Amino acid sequence: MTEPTFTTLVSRWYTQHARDLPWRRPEVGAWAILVSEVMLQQTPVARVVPSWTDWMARWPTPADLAAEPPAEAIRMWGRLGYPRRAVRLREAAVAIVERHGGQVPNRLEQLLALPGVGTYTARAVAAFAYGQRHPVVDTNVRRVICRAVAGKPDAGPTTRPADLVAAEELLPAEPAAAALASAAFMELGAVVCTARSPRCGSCPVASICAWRASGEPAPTGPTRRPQRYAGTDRQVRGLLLEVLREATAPVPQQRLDQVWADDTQRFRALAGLVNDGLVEQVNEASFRLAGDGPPILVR
DNA sequence: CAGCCGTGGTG
DNA sequence: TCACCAAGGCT
Repeated sequence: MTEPTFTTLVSRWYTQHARDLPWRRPEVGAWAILVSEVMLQQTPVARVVPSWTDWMARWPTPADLAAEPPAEAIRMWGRLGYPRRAVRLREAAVAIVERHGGQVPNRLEQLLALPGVGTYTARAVAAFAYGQRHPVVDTNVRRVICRAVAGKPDAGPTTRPADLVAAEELLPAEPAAAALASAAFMELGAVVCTARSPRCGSCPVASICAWRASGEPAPTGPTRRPQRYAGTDRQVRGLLLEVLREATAPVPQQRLDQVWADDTQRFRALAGLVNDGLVEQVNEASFRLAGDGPPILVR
């Protein structure tokens, strides 16, 4: 049983060139790994590092975070984007305390049941925190395998079961080596085999890359429609949340009205924030981050 | 499953 | 400059 040359080369490259990221240090536990993986969902590494450091200093265990209201998590999230992740991460911490005695679960099924934890994150925690042999497939891994192994210019927009199978077939049999290989695939895609201008000159598998061998064909299929931001509800949500994050007292609706002129869209965005558990209405005319103060009395 | 959900760096 | 993009998840 010989390991594929591709996997061996990428793994060897990783052991020599891996970036020194704080959540990769040997002493970090599963909670720290989970926090990093959630923060890294659609957010670049460079912006995550300082936020992760602050977050772990304040909430070293799931129980520490579970004891806080959502407002504290939302503020600590800062400007990482997609702040629903902060709410879900806190909900995951609550679930970890209630269902798993405060310890991040190690079974894939239990991880998948946590809020904000999907196929990628569950496998990443199982592999990187617990050393289990699971394929860990993100956009980087799909791109790397698609190019180097399949010879196609780019992977599809979503992770499919076939992508997990393709990744699994490249993993060494030994669990620890498999986890390292997954990290190596991700690192290669993030640093060398990037989406726009791959640095094939510094790629450890350039000599056996199927994509290079076929002349580096450009993507042909329909490119994914760009996600607009300006003028969308997401922008309005961001503006509303920015005001609420910085507030130290309930914010009068009149002040929220100033962030966006369109009444219909502003109301829809605010209602969405409330629906997502990010914001709560204090009374007829004021709002605040969820749990940002004494409980609201209801009769 | 296509669309939605933030933000800031960059080629 | 301004589209594109960055370790996804959820409905």
